[in-house]
Amino acid sequence: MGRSPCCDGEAGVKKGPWTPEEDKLLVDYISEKGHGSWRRLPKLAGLNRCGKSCRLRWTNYLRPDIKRGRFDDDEEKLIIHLHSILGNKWSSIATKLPGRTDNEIKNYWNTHLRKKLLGMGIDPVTHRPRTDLSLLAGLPALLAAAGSFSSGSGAGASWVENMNALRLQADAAKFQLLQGLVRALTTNTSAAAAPMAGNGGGSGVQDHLMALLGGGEETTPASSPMFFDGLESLNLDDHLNTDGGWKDLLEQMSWLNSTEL
DNA sequence: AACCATTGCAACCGCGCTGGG
DNA sequence: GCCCAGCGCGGTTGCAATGGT
Repeated sequence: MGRSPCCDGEAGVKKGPWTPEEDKLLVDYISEKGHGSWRRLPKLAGLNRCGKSCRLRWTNYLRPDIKRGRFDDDEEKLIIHLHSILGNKWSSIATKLPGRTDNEIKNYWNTHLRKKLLGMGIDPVTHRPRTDLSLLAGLPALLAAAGSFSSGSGAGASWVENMNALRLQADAAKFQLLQGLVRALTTNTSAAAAPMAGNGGGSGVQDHLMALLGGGEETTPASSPMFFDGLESLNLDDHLNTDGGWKDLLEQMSWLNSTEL
């Protein structure tokens, strides 16, 4: 299917940012005659651009029905919801958001929403709570920093505040991790529909984890020194069909138990 | 005030799909 | 069925604007 890129061979064709004059030529031409063949449009409109560049400029910027400005909360929620269903199908997502272009949505996702979800402990690809080791990656640094503060070397006027801030961050990371475990267990067990020991609908493991979380209250800080007590003994592999990743995870978690905050 | 780092977005690139000859 | 032109899509890059030191 060899097809040379549309702009190859068009020597001297302009690239880069569009000038107001070029915009006007393009808008005037399309308003009067429609875009027709994008390939022929530049010549007909008197533009020294390739057709592809014209199409992009029109669809992403000059089209009269484009809605510019910040995305509101409803649009944000809709994008996240649609992304969880459609993945990176930006053009499909864009059809559900009138006035927004696929490029705009893609940019907004990459610069805002992805980070927002990561900050909430949600994997932006799977839209599920992150249970991967990368969540733990930042903890050693946090804990080390907290340790150096508590050792009192060169403590400044606000070292207590810094210490508390670090503790809160570490707690939050721990809490997110455990929430992820609970959710993963919940979805895994319900999907497998495997009856497990315990009361009613929940498993003993889930109950244990929920108890560690403080009854499942999302706002409960996981600051107890016993936070991870007994996690290793839960033997999650009995309940999860995994490739061993959970064992690695628990090994990584073991040092948390031994680290005094 | 000057420099550097980060962020946000417009534009480009390359690949795959589709339809006509 | 094959070839190719044209288009659309998703990923990536470049750069101006902004913030921090």
